[in-house]
Amino acid sequence: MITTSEDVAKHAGVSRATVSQILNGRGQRFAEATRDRVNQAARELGYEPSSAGRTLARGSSDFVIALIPHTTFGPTLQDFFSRMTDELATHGLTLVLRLSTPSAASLGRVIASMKPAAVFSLTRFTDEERALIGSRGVLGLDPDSTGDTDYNHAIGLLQGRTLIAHGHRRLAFAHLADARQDPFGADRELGLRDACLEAGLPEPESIGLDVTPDDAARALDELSGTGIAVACYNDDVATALLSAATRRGWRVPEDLALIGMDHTTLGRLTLPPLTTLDFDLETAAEAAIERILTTTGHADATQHPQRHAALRVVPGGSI
Amino acid sequence: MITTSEDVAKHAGVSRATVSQILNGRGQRFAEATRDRVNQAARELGYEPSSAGRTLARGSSDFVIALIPHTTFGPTLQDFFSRMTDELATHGLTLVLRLSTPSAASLGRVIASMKPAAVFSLTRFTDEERALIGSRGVLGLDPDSTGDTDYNHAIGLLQGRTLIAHGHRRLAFAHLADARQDPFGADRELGLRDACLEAGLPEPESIGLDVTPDDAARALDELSGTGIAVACYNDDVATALLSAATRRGWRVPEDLALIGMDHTTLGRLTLPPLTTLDFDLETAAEAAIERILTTTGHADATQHPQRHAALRVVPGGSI
DNA sequence: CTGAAAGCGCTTACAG
DNA sequence: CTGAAAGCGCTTACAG
Repeated sequence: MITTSEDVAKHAGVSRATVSQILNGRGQRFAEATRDRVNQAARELGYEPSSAGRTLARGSSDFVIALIPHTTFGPTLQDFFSRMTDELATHGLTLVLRLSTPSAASLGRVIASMKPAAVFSLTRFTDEERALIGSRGVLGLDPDSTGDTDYNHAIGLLQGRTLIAHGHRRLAFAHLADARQDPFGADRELGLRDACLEAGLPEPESIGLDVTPDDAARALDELSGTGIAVACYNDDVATALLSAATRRGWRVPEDLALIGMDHTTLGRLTLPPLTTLDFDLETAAEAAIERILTTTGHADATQHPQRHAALRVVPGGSI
Repeated sequence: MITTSEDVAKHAGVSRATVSQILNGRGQRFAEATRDRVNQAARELGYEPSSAGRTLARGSSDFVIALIPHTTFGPTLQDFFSRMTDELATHGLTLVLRLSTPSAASLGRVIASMKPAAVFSLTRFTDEERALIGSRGVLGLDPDSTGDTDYNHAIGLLQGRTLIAHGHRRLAFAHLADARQDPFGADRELGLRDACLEAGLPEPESIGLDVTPDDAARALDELSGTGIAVACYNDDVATALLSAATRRGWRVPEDLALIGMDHTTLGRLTLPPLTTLDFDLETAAEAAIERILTTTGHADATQHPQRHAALRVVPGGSI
């Protein structure tokens, strides 16, 4: 019922060793006729190598684990990972997603049992995670280890620079109050802080809120009055603040300026529409995929030039 | 560096066979002292069995693959799968997430190589997927196969009944125009249709839209005038329609009634706030987890009574 | 250019 | 009550 390399070998009239070599791209030294027969046989029989067998023999599997942050997994991230799944698959790597849990213990178990080729994360590993990954001798890829652009810092920076370019002088960062939902908040606030620094402005204020009318109103009270420009964790946060501000008669952007992040569809529905940032996911995914392929030895480092993920300001009426 | 069952065996002064039996819960027949020594040794050495070795020996792995629909993966679904991950882990099963792709081919490859204990999906398998899963002899769990409540039908039904109970007589269903984002739409519309049927009302109208101001406005034009009550695919759709209606001076709910789904935080921010449905995820997750455990033989069928997932109407001002 | 053999880490009859 | 042995499906030196 299930086709093994043995079946393929018989069908092609060669040994399992030969089948293995050829199917894994190490078949240059074989006669072309042999290669054809083997490939042919594999195709005819619908052969799919057993991951378990291969993992046991090789010591590590073809799985790549992507840790997904406990944040809204919208179309943007979906597309990112869809793309990554497909692209890695063409190189024989299987991407599986794992929700990142507060405790790293379960990650440890998964790594030990799967022996993945790599563990990838869009966000920085926690110290615990890093230790775990290292101790198992697994390749860990996070923004730090890959030397990739730190997108989150760049996001805060761009939000800040954009606000400042529009003449704003008193800035604030608005987090999501629920820390689990705010995985990128700290880095983004640092970016905003640096924008203030380079412009000689005072440090930004910092608030946190739940995306509810009441809590957004409460958060507004935490600001030191009107005339502040707020860089928001995402468009939802910006929408909540916009709604609360409107409700109390503050004009946006005169009394409160807001810049969001994510360029969500709902952010287009507010009045005024949000000014926000758009993340060029395509480029970011490209870079991440290439990192994985080269570090796992599945592609040449020089094959594709390294590109930079582009952040773009989406004009609106809120700053 | 990596601890094997051999290491544990030596450490405990027994054979690998014994270690295997005891660590897999088939150790009743061993002397208590032996069991203790083995468990102790495993703990001391931080032993994590190799999934590959076990899979090879057993023929199937401890992985459970959850197919995640190409839809917004918000906090609701996140919590659902987090819970499932943890719960299955305590029974030795490892949940991995796969984005469901349009083509089932990649699923086929993953199944063949991982030999999962089960493939789980919140949405009905496509025929292609079902065939694939069956041909590999893998356990497939979707709403059909488990005989679980068809949540989506129930959602449309409840939306319809709620609207009708409020005196609405002309109903419509609003899909997301992008079919990939609308995986549950068809079933929900059927539920709405049945609500109309049982009340002796004409069939609901059907529209589809993107969540943008312009497209929502266009969608309103598709309705046969004012005085219609729309059951929306989700709160985002309802928000878009609400925004477009307000813009053109329609009163909600007098000229256009709207009921959403998901009870999102942003849906609380509209004026009027949306009437919507809340899904008792806890119960649903419970049921799904139990299904997986019993069908894979990891728990007794009678251990927990089967509960029903509860849908709840969240009052608002939009119907 | 190709194959026989050993081994990866586990489990499962089977024998004692 | 416990262990020796075979086998799961693959890959990798090594020999020819």
